[in-house]
Amino acid sequence: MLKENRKKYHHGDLKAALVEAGLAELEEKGLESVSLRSIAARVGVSHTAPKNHFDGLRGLLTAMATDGFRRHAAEMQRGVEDHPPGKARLDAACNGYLRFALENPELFKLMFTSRFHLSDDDALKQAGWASYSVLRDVAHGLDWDKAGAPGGPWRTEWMLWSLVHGYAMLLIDGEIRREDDGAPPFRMDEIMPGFGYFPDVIDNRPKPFQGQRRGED
Amino acid sequence: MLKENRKKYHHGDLKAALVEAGLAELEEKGLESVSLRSIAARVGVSHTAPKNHFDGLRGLLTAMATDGFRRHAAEMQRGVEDHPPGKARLDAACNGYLRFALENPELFKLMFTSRFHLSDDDALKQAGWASYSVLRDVAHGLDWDKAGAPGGPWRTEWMLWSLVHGYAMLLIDGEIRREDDGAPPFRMDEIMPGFGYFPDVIDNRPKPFQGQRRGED
DNA sequence: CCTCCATATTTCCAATGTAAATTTTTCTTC
DNA sequence: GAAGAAAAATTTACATTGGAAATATGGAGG
Repeated sequence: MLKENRKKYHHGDLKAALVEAGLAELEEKGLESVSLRSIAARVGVSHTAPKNHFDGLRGLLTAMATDGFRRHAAEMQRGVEDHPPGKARLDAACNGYLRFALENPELFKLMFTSRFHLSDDDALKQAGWASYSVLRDVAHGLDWDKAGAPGGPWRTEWMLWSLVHGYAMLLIDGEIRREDDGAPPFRMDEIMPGFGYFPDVIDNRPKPFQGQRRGED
Repeated sequence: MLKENRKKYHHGDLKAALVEAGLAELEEKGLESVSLRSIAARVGVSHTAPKNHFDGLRGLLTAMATDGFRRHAAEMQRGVEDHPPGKARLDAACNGYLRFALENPELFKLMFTSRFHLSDDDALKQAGWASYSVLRDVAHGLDWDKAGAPGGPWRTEWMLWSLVHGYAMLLIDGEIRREDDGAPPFRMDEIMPGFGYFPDVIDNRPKPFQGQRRGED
């Protein structure tokens, strides 16, 4: 029972404070320089204090990545609701995806680098799936994803996801050079292909695809 | 003056041996576990010996990434030469891209993670560009990249690159689950969109890609 | 007030990357 | 060929890191 909304045991809500401090350190110093000790020092506790709340450094990074996925989803959702289903909504979601990645590059890389976190963490998986679902739902409203499309819905989703994710990654890593003001050279709607299918694929339809499961549920 | 074809100073060609050992350590233990000391130990020299040949750990990783880009290019080029320009050649190049990524996941991640290497290294930049050029050249032979395509050649290249790269990344990170035998759920030619352009983009353009939108019009 | 227990600290340790000084081997020059 | 110069590699040392173990702290419930 908390007497105030802040003070609890010794520090207060150290768990949340560590995640917040970790995110700040992350964008300030970069993924290579975040350390348990620097994060703990920022909060003002000893470097072993996080042990009571997280499973080591990777546990803390996992919580940070989970928070990242939630923000990521929110960033996509932001523009989605303003547009009716269709191309405009797709663009809005993709722009959100890209915007988040470019504004939080270190966090974005952390989210998608399994070596830094505990990939089988339940909260992380759930947040990751929720984030992906925003994109997925938008894609399902498009005409090139109508029932009967070869490969089923997974193919369309992953095609779209791969494109957006790859574009974000290449921009973050500097493989594709950005404009002087930091903007990508092409907007999402400019770099979005029609996502139609090559004639030979259409002709051979229906193709049997079966292995289309992801995290499930 | 080398008395034999390899023996030079004390060890011989330590520089190449370190790169080779580093690549072995990389795929065996993963990117998080490679260390200067473990690589040096594998070669049988002290942990400070690499200092004479590389600029610290990042220098060594840079050399490894450079080697990775060369192999990457070779893997793409392998299938390209067997096919005439067109969709088949595109598939071959993309399959090479993907195959390399899935067979050398740790090296692939190293290549595209600027924080681990010295991004402004000349050899690295050149090898990276050479690798990209394989994909670029193939893309330029396609009909949806003919002169007049909106956005110019860069747009087409980056659209294609983003898709392949994103698919590879999502597979490596486990975001898109692979088959039990390790194969991706969709082959490259299955997940390749027509890369035509959305109507609102192409309507005022001379060269739309025919058959881009499946079944509807 | 007193005990319990989650929380946090202190202390310690192995591993890492890097720098400096030193030793060993090879090359160059006479 | 010998001596000195240069290159290569080792030894030693150090600051940082993540983590383990033992200890101290302070609020909750009796």
